[in-house]
Amino acid sequence: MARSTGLSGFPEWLPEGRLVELEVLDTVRRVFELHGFTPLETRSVEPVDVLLRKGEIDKEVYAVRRLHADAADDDTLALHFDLTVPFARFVVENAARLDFPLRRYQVQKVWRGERPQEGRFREFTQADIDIVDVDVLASHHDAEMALVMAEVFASMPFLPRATIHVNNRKVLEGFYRGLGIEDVPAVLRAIDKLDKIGAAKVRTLLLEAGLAETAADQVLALAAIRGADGTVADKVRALGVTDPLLDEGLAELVAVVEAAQRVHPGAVEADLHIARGLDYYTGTVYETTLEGFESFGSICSGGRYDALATDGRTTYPGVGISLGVTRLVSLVLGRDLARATRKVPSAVLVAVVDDDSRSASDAVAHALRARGIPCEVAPRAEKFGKQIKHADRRGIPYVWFPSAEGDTVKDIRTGDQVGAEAATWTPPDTDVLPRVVAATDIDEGAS
RNA sequence: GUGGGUGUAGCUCAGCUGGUAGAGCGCUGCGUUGUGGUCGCAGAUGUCGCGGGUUCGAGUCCCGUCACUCACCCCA
Repeated sequence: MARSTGLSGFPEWLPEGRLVELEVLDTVRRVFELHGFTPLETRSVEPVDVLLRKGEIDKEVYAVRRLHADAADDDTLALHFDLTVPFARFVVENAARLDFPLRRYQVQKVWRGERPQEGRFREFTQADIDIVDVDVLASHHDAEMALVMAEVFASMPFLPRATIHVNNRKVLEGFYRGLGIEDVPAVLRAIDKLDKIGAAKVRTLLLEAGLAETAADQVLALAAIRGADGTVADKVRALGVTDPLLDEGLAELVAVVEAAQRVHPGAVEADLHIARGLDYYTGTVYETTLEGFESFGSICSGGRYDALATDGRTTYPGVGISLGVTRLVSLVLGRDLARATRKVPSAVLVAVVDDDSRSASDAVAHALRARGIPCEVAPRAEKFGKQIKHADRRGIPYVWFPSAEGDTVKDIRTGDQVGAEAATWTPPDTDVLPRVVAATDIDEGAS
C-alpha cells in the first residue's frame, strides 16, 4: 500500500502509488493536448506581492529566501500556491509574444502552508487548463472547460463517477442584490458550507450575518436548486427575485449546462449552492465530486476570472479549471479504489542460469527491449525458485529461462511455460506495461 | 494559529490496579539439494517517539517536548 507519512503534508508514494499518479498525469496530458491546449510551465516562485495582489493577506504562502541572505535582501519571494495567478502574471508579461485566445495547460507542484488533513496537503500537484483572450472571452469556453475535464474523468474508468457542479457568481450576487443583502462574501462563505454543516446551521450563520428570516430562507431556497437544463432558470425565477445581473448569470449558467449535456450527458450539472469562497472568480464556477466520496471535497475546481490579468490598460479575461492530482491520487490509494497491475514496468524477468552466462540473459533482454517489451535481468544467479519469487513479488508476469536447448518463457500467474525466441515472442498488449485498474477487478481476477 | 486524539517489531495492533515486551501478517531458512505461490517446521527483528520526574522497579503514573492525526479556518 502506498504511504503518505513522513513530513506531514508532503506526500511520497511508494512505486506502485507513483504508477497510479503517472497514469493520471499521462491521461490529463493526452486529453488536454487532444483539445489543443499548449503546454506551459512557470517558475515555482513569485514575488509575494504578485501572489497576494488581491489584498488576501491571510493566504498561507511559503516564503523563500537564501540561507545566507542578509537583512538587506528584502526581495521577498514565495512558492506559488496555485497555477492561475502565476499564469495571469505570465500572460500580462508576455502578451506581445502570445497568440490569443491562448489555450494552455500547466501541470506543476504548488505549496500551501495550511494544516494538512486527509486530502489536504502542503505540497501537491495541480493540472490546470485555462483559456484567456484580450478584452472579451467568448462564453462558450465556460462549457468547454467542464467538457475537457469530463473527458479526463471518462478516460479513467477506475474512478468513481465524477460530477462537475457548475454555478455562476452573477446568479448568486444578482439574487442577493435583489434581496437587498449587503454582506455578500459572508453569505457566499456560509452557503459554501451547506454540504458540511447542513441547511439549519447555514441558516443560523445567515441570520448572524444580518439577513432577515425571509431573506435567509430565500438564499437557502436558491442554494437547493439543481438541474441539468433550462428548468434551473425557471426554478430560480419562481422564487420571485429580480435583478439584471441575476438574469445575465442565469443565461450563462443555462448555456454552460445545456452545452455540456449535449456532449457528456450526466457529467455536468447546475448546482446553485457552489460558491467558491471570495476569490477572483467573476462568473462561472466549478466544483467536482466523486460519487460516494462527496465529503472528501472537490477534486477539480475553477471558474471564470474577467479581471485577474491586467496591465492597467488591457485586460485579459480567462476561464480555467484545475484538477487536484495529489488529492485524487491520495483518495484512490487511501481508499484502495484502484491499483497498478504491478509495481515495476518490467513485463519480463530474464533469469540468469549462472554467473558465466549472464551475457546470454543480457542478450535476451536487449532483444526484448528492442521491440518495446520492458524487462530486467535477474540480479543474482540464484535458484530458479528464488528468481521466480523475485518476479512474483514485483508482479512481473513472465520469467524467461535462457537455455542452450532452446529458451522458454513462463507465465507465472498460470504456470504455463512454452518455448520462445527473444526476437519474436510478444506478450499480450495488456501485459506490456503496468495498467491501473479498479481494485475490485484485481481482487476478482485473483480469486 | 486554536482545540481534541494517538505514538509499542517492516505493517496492523495487544499489553489489566506499575514487576522487566507479545500476536497476526510480512521477512529468513529447511522440508522441496535449480521452477515460486499452498502447507508444515524452525528462526531473526524493538533506543516501547524524545527528555526529565516519582518509585526498589515505569511501555504502564506525572511534567515537558516533538511527531502524526482529526476539527475550526481555507481550499485541489
